[in-house]
Amino acid sequence: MKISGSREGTHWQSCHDCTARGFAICAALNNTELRELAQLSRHVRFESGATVFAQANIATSFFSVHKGILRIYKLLPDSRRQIVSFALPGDFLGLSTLPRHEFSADAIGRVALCQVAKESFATFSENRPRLLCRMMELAGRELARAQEHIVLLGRRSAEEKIASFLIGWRDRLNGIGRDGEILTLPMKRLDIADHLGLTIETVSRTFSKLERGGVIQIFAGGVVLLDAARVESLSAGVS
Amino acid sequence: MKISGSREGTHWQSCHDCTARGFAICAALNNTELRELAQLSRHVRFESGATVFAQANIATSFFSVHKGILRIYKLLPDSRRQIVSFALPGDFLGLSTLPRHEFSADAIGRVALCQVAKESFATFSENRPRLLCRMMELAGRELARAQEHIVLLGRRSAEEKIASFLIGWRDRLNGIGRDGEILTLPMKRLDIADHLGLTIETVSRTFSKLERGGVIQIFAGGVVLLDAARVESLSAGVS
DNA sequence: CGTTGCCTTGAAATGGATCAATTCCGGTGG
DNA sequence: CCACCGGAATTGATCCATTTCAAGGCAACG
Repeated sequence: MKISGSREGTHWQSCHDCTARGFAICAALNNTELRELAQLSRHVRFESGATVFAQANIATSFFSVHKGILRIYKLLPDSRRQIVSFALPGDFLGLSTLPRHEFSADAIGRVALCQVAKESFATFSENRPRLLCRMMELAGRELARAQEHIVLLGRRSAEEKIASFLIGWRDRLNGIGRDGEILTLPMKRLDIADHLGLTIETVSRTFSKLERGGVIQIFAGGVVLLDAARVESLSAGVS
Repeated sequence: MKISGSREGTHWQSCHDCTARGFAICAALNNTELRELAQLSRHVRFESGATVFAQANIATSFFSVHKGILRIYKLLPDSRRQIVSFALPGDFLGLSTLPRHEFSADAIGRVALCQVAKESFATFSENRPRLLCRMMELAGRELARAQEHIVLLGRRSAEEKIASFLIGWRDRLNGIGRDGEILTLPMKRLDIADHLGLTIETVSRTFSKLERGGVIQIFAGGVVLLDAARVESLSAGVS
């Protein structure tokens, strides 16, 4: 397993004006605590395509995504791949306290992460119920997303999968301040396919079909939701 | 929404010799705390098929499964159903702190649950980091299971799905003390189908195929793993 | 013993996968 | 500025695993 991240500095210079502050775990901390945690953490960067950690390896650190996007995935022995989720700024990697990584994570484009040793973090959080509650909150959200994805994979058609994915992606981008109907899709078609349980060809065909229907417009690196309401109805939303 | 559970007594008489003690959240509590929590909780029972709570309703309570099995599921508007998971004794329902239920839960056979009002529980857990950590642990496990299920739904064939399901079910039963290669499957074929993203016919056919292959033996209400190693290899396990 | 609710089995239909070319596009070098 | 190259995306033509449609079968129960 190659770890190709460059480590720079021992801790993040400016947690105060961190762009991911607010959505990350840090939101539960006051300034003093923030400074303390900063002492324990280091800031790491990874180039596009680099593997941050791999499935089944001993997990020694937690990460909080600061900038960029990662794909979180599992491989079957015969190299089939399932992308469990995409991690965005503010997402916490390693909520599960199990000793080994449950999945692999690699960078889509350049990413910047805050890394904290598991042990230090455990001691730090031990007597900070507010932080623990915040973690429960993130875990709960993560779980809700996973369950929603289970429905998508188990019971939705290809078109519904794509539509749901677009809506979900839009909502997540909104959540971190990137509003609007112009969606950047930094991941490749193959990533989308492996996320939705489809093949690259089906993803491509479905995008084309939606574009022909005037519902979306495809451009290099993304999509415009010309008719967001239509996309939502195609997604066969919850309840 | 019908709540057809009969409420009996204000709290569970004997948390000490509770059969689910040990795997439930309670494992993180000492005797004093256990007694305190018992004051806040009530013991409820539901008949087979009863709905404990439904998706999108306001969530006022947490539940810990004491006896029996529940199906945890979501419905799409057109009534397609996806069973997200089956809840066993020791499982905690409502880890997500969101105000509304993310899914519906109903009893498969008779069940007994410990119910605690969300608010009381929040105050109780607020200054008990050990309990919060225990919840994180359960949440982490739940999340890991959900992610494993995502792989199953996204990238496995019908036969692999069934085999994985049987192995997973065996392991979970082992976890609560029901060892051995004789698996009781209290849920119906339709439940299995809706859990694995298949149709009832495919489930039935695949079971039959495995039986013809001498890998399992079907009996009313369950299955015997005649060749567990074979089932494991058919499941195309992780990594 | 007839009914009712599951489960199983068979035959036909199909959505998405697979196989096989193209086309598109950003980068690179002449 | 243009030609060329390689990776990604698209498109078309089959194929096939699973669904869908349609009968039975079987055990529990009145």
